[in-house]
Amino acid sequence: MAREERIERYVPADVESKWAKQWARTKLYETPDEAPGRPNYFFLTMYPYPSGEVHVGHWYAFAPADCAARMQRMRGHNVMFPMGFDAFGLPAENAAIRNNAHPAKWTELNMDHMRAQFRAMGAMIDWRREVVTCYPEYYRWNQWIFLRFLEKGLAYRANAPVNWCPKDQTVLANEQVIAGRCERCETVVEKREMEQWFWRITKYADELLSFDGIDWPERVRVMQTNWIGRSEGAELAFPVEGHAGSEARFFTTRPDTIFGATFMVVAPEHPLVAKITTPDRKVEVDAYVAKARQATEIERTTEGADKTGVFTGAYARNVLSGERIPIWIADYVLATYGTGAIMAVPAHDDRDFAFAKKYGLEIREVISSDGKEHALLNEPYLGEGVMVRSGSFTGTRSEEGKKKVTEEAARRAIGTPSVTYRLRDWLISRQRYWGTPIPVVYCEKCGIVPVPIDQLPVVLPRDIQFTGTGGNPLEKSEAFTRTACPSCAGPARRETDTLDTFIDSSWYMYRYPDPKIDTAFMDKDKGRKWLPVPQYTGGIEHAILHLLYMRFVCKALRDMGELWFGEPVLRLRNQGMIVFNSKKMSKSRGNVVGPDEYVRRYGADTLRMFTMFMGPWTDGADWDSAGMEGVSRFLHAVWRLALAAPVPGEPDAALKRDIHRATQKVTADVENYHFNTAVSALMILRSRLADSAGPTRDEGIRTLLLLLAPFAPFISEELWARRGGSYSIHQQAWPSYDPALAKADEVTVVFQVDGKVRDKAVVAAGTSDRELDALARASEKVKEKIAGRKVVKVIVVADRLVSIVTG
RNA sequence: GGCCGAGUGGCGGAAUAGGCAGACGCACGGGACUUAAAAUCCCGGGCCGGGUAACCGGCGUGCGGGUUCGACUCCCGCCUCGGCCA
Repeated sequence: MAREERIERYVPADVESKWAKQWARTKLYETPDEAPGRPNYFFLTMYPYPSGEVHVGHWYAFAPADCAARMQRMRGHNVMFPMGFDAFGLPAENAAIRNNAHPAKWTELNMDHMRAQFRAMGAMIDWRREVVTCYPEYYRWNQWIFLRFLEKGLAYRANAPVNWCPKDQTVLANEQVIAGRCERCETVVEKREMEQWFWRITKYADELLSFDGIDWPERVRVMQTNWIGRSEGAELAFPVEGHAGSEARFFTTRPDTIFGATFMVVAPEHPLVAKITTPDRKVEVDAYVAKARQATEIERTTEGADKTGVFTGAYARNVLSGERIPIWIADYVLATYGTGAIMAVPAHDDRDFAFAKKYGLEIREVISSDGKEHALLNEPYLGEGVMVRSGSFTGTRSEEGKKKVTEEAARRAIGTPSVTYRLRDWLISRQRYWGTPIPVVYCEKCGIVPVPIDQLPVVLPRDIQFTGTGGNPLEKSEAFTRTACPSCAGPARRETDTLDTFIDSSWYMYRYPDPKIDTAFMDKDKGRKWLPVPQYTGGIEHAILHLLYMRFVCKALRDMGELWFGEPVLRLRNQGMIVFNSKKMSKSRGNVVGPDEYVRRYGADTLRMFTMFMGPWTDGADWDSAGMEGVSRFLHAVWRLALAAPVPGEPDAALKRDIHRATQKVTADVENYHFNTAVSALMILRSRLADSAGPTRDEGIRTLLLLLAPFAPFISEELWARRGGSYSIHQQAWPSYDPALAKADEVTVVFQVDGKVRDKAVVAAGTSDRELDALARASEKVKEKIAGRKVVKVIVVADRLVSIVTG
């Protein structure tokens, strides 16, 4: 450019603080319950735990989601994009112990800091709708839901072996135990027999397996399906010899292998053990049982771990084969799965095989892949095949055999077809302070008595000492625990366990339509305008826990008549995890990358766009700020482009095509969460516009700013205003495009000879096959290559290529 | 061990109804502007070989086979990494 042009420099901090204030003043992001002509759209993204810092992982989760929500808004929807805090939980309590500050205070400070950081991000959050789970006006409804569950038999108290984390001093749900360790602190979890509260999620196991009518990633569906772990088979019972009326019940998915059941194994905790052990085996059995109780579940089930066990001295009758088979106890059978007993078929099961080898028990082939009998097996055969050595069933295929054996067992009244699940009921009580008090009291006379609904909330007492020792601090609060029985008015003691925080997050989305309502857990009239949630985004790490509980609670509330839908979220999209040097970011590892420094150096718009440009959102990424410079340069270049004096010139049809093409690309990419390629399309359009002139250039810059608005809301607002656009760019209509116009009118066609590209030509789009054929044959380079050879075949692909094959 | 996903330049990554591999960026090298720097702009680049050069030849998407006029894309068999489940 010949003329020297003075353009004011782009200073992100100035632009961003100016518009953050302006947006707040004009209430730009307040979403009305309804807006004429603009259909409601609830864009939900998982609310954060108020750890105190918004880190780059949060930016990675929220900035792209905000971008998608903003585009939806510009496309004419009344978009609710709310935020809240998952504010109960252990870290606050642990911090309280460390710093001698109350968890409530710690949480409050953290939330304040994070709200400010969210504002700096430029997310279009309507803070009037904020939901904070540690406030009594919220957790009161946790208590209400608990009582409704109790009333419906969905909540119950039971004595059961539970997962105990010795470090966090609380029980954990199965879902919170990862490879035998506490999900939070990675301490090895112990099994303890304790009386605890459960929610009956297993009642919904089958329904949870169906994802009909909802658009969720395959990955999540598979994970949930595996977690629920439905298996079909039969529940059978073998009588125990010498103990009339006693039988060992067990579940098997392979009734077809029953003739290969050469022994039985029961769990050390199994009630039968004490009863059937013969006197001569008692000492050994008792010692074994005592030892097994000490071992953790990982020690007991880890593959490769040495299988141990002892013989009880008792025998069962394998009813179908008529054989007498020994009953062993072994700790690879867990009391908590199935019935705590199995028929062992060493020829066709890995663990039974290893056990039989070790103790010299018979390994008898009863399923054969080729239908012939084989003498011995060096490894178990796990597949299906033809039944052998199986009495009258010999020759039957195993698929059919499963049915026939089960039928025969039913006829003899020793079994029925049965389905079991890996899924256990959800253990919801925690021995910690910072959570929702479970609203029941224990009365000496009346037993467990629910707190009447009109006495809710049961408020968490504030005057508590956090010493970090001696268990749940709530137990020491006399003021809290001592109470009167709601039923008989006699002396009673309050439950001191609190609810798992996953209960808080299992229904929080129903609160956003009206977070203030104090007559119900949700405002149903308003809820009908927004729910079920059409779009939910969040981290893939919640694939099982949160997302499964959320579906369960929804179905349960529906069955109580509280909701009119059975799936809370219609479309789910997950971002991958953001790691640092291939390790998960966490405070304990000390590798948390803070965004504030980047915001200071480059601005929020740059950081936002960078989180989207790094790579496919669904894949996650290893954090590396190296590429941020490029995004920053792009925004500086947009700034100069938008503020430069108009360049005189003629309308430019080719440029117009590029504008339509970019619009089409950005629209589709954001819709599909391909943010990285959308940013690339914006960059291409910017660079194309830099070399342009005339009215089309002007139109292109306008379009570029509109397309950029969801990605970089601050700079686009500033440039829009400076170019005379009316406030706000975020209230403008999303640019439309004409797919016909976006199509190329000229294409490059390549000419191949024997699979190698030899020449190419630019032709009008839609040039006929005959013309292309002729063009290819006319090419000097092609002629040279086919000289002296015979053309056997010519393939023409319109607008793509001509491929000539010689013989 | 089973299921799912991934493997492409120095780096992040593009491109799959099979049709120009490496878009867009980072880093790098060269140049312009500047007293100098920052900023900006222009040029270069997968690898190997040949040529001063525009260019020419060959090889290239984890490895080995296959289908096809044509394979990053489809099929078979492996290897490595990540996730979930055992």
